[in-house]
Amino acid sequence: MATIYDIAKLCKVSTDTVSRALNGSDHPINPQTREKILNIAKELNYRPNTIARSLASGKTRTIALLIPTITNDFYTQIAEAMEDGLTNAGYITYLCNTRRSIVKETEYINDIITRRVDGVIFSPTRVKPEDNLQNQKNIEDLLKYGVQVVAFGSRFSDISQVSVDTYKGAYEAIRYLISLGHRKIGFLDGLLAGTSKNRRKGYLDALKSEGIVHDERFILDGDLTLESGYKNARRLLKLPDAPTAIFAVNNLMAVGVLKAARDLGIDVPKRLSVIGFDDSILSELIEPSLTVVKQPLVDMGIIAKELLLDQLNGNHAFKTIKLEPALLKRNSCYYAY
Amino acid sequence: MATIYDIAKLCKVSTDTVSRALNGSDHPINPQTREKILNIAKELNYRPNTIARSLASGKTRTIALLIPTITNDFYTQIAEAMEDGLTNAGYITYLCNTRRSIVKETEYINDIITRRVDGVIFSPTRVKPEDNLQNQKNIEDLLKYGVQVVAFGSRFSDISQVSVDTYKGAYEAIRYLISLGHRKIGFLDGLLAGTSKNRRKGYLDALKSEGIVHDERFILDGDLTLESGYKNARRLLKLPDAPTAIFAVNNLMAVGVLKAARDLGIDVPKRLSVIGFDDSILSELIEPSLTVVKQPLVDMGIIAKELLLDQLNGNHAFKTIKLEPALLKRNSCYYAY
DNA sequence: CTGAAAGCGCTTACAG
DNA sequence: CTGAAAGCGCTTACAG
Repeated sequence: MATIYDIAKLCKVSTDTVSRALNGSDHPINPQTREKILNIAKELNYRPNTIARSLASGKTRTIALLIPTITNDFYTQIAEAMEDGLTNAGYITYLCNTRRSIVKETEYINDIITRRVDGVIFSPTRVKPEDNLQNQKNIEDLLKYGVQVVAFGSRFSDISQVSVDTYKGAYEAIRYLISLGHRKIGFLDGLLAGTSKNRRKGYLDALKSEGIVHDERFILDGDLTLESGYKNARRLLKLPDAPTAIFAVNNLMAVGVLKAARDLGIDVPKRLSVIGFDDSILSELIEPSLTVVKQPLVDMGIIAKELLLDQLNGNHAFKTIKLEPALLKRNSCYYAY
Repeated sequence: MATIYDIAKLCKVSTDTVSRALNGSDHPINPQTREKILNIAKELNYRPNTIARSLASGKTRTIALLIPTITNDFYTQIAEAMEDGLTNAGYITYLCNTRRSIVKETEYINDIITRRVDGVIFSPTRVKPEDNLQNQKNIEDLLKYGVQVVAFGSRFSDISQVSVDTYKGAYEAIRYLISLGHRKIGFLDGLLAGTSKNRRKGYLDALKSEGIVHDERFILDGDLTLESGYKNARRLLKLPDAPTAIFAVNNLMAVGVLKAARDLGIDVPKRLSVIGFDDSILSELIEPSLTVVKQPLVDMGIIAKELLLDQLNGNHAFKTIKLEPALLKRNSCYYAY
């Protein structure tokens, strides 16, 4: 493969000049020399060697996208928004799919450092509460080696992050149900450290704001799968004084609720109102279509990218940006009977 | 950051020895020397510089995954299966999301060469028929610069590829409908160059195999969106002698058919049978659940990865592997009335 | 088992 | 506007 040495020889200039003509440096160059270099480069089918460039410059123009899964709309929508902007800014995206394994996350972190990635957008993998500690360690590791970091979805110290006010999302959803006359409202939680706690608090505070005493039996922990939504909904619906509305902290569990109601012959929304968290094509097309709390995923992606680019350009002030979710009303809610 | 020079100095050995102790080379080393080096490395918090290593060795241990979108189960399932295996083999994945833009695809190809990526798994972006030419050019470009390539979903010359027998998938689906008594079967095509042609041929051949003369009015072109499935289904269902079954070449268009039937008050499956192509959680949970032709996505990913790894290890024989789809029967098909 | 030396292909102050 | 020189942090035959 042709190198700048080959070009230099043919043009009878130094490699320094070739380098400067080719890499868009702002160093002044004689227009004729430049043109000659460019022509020869084209003739030789020259392609710069990014590896060599990175070693010499200390920058790889690579950012890592560390996410728990890629088979979930939530992350791919954020990822797509980011990847697009990053590509336009001349960065490439190194995909790190942890598959919700804290071990894989840690391996990736090591790899990111080793490969001298410039920055990382970090969505922590958290299955068990103690994973949080490792997440924190991983971030510190990155920081120690000078890797720029932006996180989302969670709160860490000393780094920029973008998150959504999930407390508010849950609060508004429950207030909406109450406004329809519901007072017995089930809550399907997800065992997630962090964000899920906020949703739960939003739920409790909304009830309190209307003077409703919450019923512990109405709060059930699940694991975010459709099956767990199904199972827990069945449990709630079989109570003698069953809830007339159910709020699930994610998308799939809400679909599980719909399925459980269908199997038990309970009409949604006439006899049971349901609200989920996070939108998807499934929520839109299922019968009845689901009312959901929608997070601004594309905005999250774009903002995370902006924050990172900002840091990469030398602006190292930490910023924490919180976005608002929106209640998307469809056909799964109705007045309490 | 610590380098092998720092370690060499502290251990009083050459950098050569340090390098060999650290990078798992099979060069024999005195165990005590090795241990000392390893200890000092740990003490200094040494992390190898992959960039330098790549430049010296000529290998980046990076593979590019070039796909048309990441917001589609079809690709993310393949991608996840691959990424996993590649990570285990010590490669990282450089995500190239073309967003169905042939221009972006071409830019990525250039970037892949420039970054000295070892290999690429290539799913061509094809919106217009003429994109095919550029796909071919892009592959040739990669090959010229010694990048290993494996493609899927399509047929190219001179490279390994894994694909699914979509002809057979369509053929079997139509035969199944015929076995239920259907003779007027609509076909919603997708304007895709390549694979879609096979599905159409499978459709036509299946009809012919039973001596059914196909009706041109029953074949409609769409663009793979739910909306186009909806629109085209409405057109078919409003014909005086409307089809009693519809086959759509993808997932979303089949859902569009369901929606159209619902709006027109046509019962599925009693009055209309529907089959889609490619499975998804939506197909499974929509009412009625959709019978589909399912492609073995995980297998595709794993095999593509295997083929590439094989090439990367020096085995350059081209292989073309064709997998079988399966008809997944659910509740959207019934006897013709 | 160890080391000296050359090399991978660029960039970048510095001097002119 | 151009060039000489050092450097980025490793690897790898080769010789000993």
